[in-house]
This record gives sequence, structure tokens and C-alpha cells, in this order.
Amino acid sequence: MSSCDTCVVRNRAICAALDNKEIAALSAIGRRRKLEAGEPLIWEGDDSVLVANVIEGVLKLSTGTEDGREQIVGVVYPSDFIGRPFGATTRHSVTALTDANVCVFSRADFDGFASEHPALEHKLLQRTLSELDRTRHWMLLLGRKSATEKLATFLLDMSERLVQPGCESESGALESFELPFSRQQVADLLGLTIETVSRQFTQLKRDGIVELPSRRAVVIRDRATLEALAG
Amino acid sequence: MSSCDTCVVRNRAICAALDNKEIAALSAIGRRRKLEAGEPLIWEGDDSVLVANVIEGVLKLSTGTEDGREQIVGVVYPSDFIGRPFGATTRHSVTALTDANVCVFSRADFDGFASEHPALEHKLLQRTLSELDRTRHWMLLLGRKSATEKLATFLLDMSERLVQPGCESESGALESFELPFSRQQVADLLGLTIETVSRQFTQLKRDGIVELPSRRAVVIRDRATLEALAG
DNA sequence: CGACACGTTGATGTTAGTCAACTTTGGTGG
DNA sequence: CCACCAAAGTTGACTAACATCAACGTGTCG
Repeated sequence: MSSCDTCVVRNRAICAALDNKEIAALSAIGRRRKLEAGEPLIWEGDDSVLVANVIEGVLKLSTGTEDGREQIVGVVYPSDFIGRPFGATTRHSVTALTDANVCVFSRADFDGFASEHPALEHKLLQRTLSELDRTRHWMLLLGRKSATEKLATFLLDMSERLVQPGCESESGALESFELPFSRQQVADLLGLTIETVSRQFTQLKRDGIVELPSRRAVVIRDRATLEALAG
Repeated sequence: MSSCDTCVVRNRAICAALDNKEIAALSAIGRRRKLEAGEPLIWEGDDSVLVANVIEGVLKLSTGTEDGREQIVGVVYPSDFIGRPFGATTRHSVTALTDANVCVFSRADFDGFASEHPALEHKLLQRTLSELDRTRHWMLLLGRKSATEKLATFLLDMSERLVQPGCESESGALESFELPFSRQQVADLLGLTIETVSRQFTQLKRDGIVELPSRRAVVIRDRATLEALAG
């Protein structure tokens, strides 16, 4: 029996392009894999040997300089696609931020399957185009925004992206959520240092714009001001 | 007669996926358009009404904040694809940097055509995946590199990307080239100010690493050092 | 020849980075 | 259960890098 039958992202991942028979064929070349928080899935510079769908959890994509500076270049959520099909090498690492559950394929197998299923490639194309738009937009933050603007933008982005499918609030954005990032990871995402991130959090708290009930919890108290600060 | 017959990027653009009959059909829905340096093709936030292939020239993709700060988020060269198929709006502007020649399609027409030609979509997918990799890698520069590292990385990148197809030097990179950017545009690409860019150029010249025969001309004198500086 | 956009250079200011001490949190084992 | 420890986060003092403001070249095109 296909594990896809019970897959919670069956209708949101690129698999949604496939009918039951096709899904069975795809299922035959994929397998589930569990990852613990912090566990790497793919290393930067590796031959591109696997691709995957995220079923559960959050993972980061990152690159770094030789002397150890790191930049997070993407964050993936359930139903997102991971890896580099149709290409020889991977240009960034993939690491689980939370415990995660992914559906992995050998890249060669996936490439072959995708080439024979245009509907799947179409979904993947749409996703990739959206991701490119999002990534390009993030470049504005990295290149041109101040530390305050960066953190404000980040929190607003999180409040939108951490919404669970099905469990939507009326507005489509959360006022209260748990970050899947440590302070260091927030810094690596925003192109700042951990100290600067910490100071910006403290500032927002002091100004009554957010509450920080625990290390990773955030409550947005004054969204309007936060939006104004986001630039 | 199809203008594709004389198209210099016929075999490098995504059109290479199509046979002569298909090309004729694509040609029927596209038209050539000339752009002058500085002329915009698409505005940020516009409804996505057109897509295009670059035939000749260099164009920038850019976004900005409301208060006028700008970030260049991509640069496209002959044979590259422009625009946002399968999506309602465009998240960044497209502007010619040099006089340019593009082959434009209405987005709706292109979407329809692409959906019926999986080989075309496949090419587009490959291109989009590569562009995403490149864009993500650039995030490391924006988020984590110093001004010196940024300019060195930029010049090395240019020396590779400005190579004319067919006219390759032995190594595959140019020692001497003409930038398609003003100092301000270099600044917008690197997330710096024009003054900082200017100072970094002067520094590289003083150190004998590059020569600057004219405003936009660059000669790399000491590639090894430049690579070391790129971080 | 002169006007103007583009680029360079210098002086100064501000932001975020660095270095270091200290506090809080959460997990572990006595 | 609580004491202790390591890891994570915060805060402060200081510094460095880049931005800002302003003046001054320089090349280009009518």
C-alpha cells in the first residue's frame, strides 16, 4: 500500500498534480524519512543525489563562506519541495530546524519520473517561480533594510507563513506563534549578528509592539506599528 | 516568415526545446520589441501581462522600498527569460540597462502555449531552477559580505557572465570587459551606496588589482588576489 | 565652449559589529 | 525534587564599517 494514501500533504504538495495510479508509481520510488531538529539532509556542494517533499516540520536552506559566516537562503514548510532536480550539484545545505518528516526520492529516479509527467513538472515550475519571486523580494531586505526593518519584516512574514492549513484565523495571519528559529538562526536569516537581533527584540518588547512569553514565542500586540516599522 | 528564423538566440533560449513547426506557432503569438537603455518593460506590482525572451542587450530586475531605496534582484542577458508566467502579478520591475531587443508574448498566450508544450516548460523549469540557485547564492553576498568582498565577487561574476557565446577566451572568463552598469546600479546590485562602490573601485585600482581605462571599462590585472578578496 | 550627469574624494555621523560579562532557561543526574 | 550545568540569550562598552553630507573633478554632447 502506498504511504501516499495517508500523506497529509497529498493535496498540497506537487503530488496533487497526479492521479491515484501515478501516485502509486511515484510512491514506489520514494520513501519516508524522519529527521531530528538540527539534522542535515543535504550538504552544500554535494552531488545532487536526492530531492524530497516536506511532509511535516520546518527546514532551512543555507550557504556559508569558508570562514564560517552563514546565510539562510530559504525556509521550507510542509508541502514544499526540496532539492535540485535536473542539476549536478546542490549549492546549499538543507537542515531540519524542527523534528521533520520528509518524502525522499533519488534525484535520478525523480528526474525520470518528472520528465514523463508534465503535470508534475508544471506544478514544480509554478512552485519554483513563486519561490524565486519570494527569494528576490527577500534580497531587498538583505541589501537595503535596517536592523529594525529586518526584524519587523521577519516577524510579519512569520505570522503569515506559520498559519496551519485548515486552522486559519479570520485575517489569515497569526498574532501569536512559536518561532522555529533560535536567535542565531534569525540572525543568519536576516544578515545580522545575534546581539543585534536580541537588541531589536528587546526594543520591540519595550515599546509594547510584541510580547515574548518564552524564548521562541512571539505575540504581536501592535501589528500596525510593526508594519510601519517594516519599511 | 517567422522572425525566429533569424533569431540569434534561437538555439540557446527556451525556444530550443521546440521544432520548426512549433516555433512557427510560438512566433505567431510573439513580437519583437526594441528598448532603449533606461527604458522600462515591466513595472513592479503590475498585473503580469507579458513575458519575454531577451535577444540582445542586458536588463535589470529590481524592487524598491516606498521611500526610494532600490535593490537590483537580477540581471538578464541574451537568451534569458523575463516575466512571471502562471501568476497574477509581477513582484519586480524590468528595465533595460543597454539598448535591447526582446521577443515579447502576452502572458495569457504564453501560458496557454506552454501548457501544451511540456518540452518548453521543461526548459523553463531548468532555467528557473538555475536562476533560483544563483539568486540564493547572491543572498550570501548581500547578507554576509563586506564592501570589498562584494565588489570583488561582483567583478569576478561579471568577467564570467559577459563572455559572448562563441567568442570564448581559453579560460572561459574575461580579463577585460565593459560593465553594463553605472556606479549607482552597481551599488543597487550590491546593497551599498554609490560612494562606497567608488571608494572600493579606487582601492582596487590603487592596489594594482584592476585597471579602469574608462568609466565602465574594467581590466582584471590580478585575478588571484581578486578571488582571495572575494571571500 | 559650457552645461550637466556621472563619478570621486574628504570630513563627519550612525548603525551594527565585536568583545566581554552576565542572566536566564531547560535539561540531567544526584 | 532540587542543584547544577551547559547552552542560549541579554546587556553594556567600545569599535569599525559603511552611510551621509558636501565639495570637487571629469567626460560627453549639444
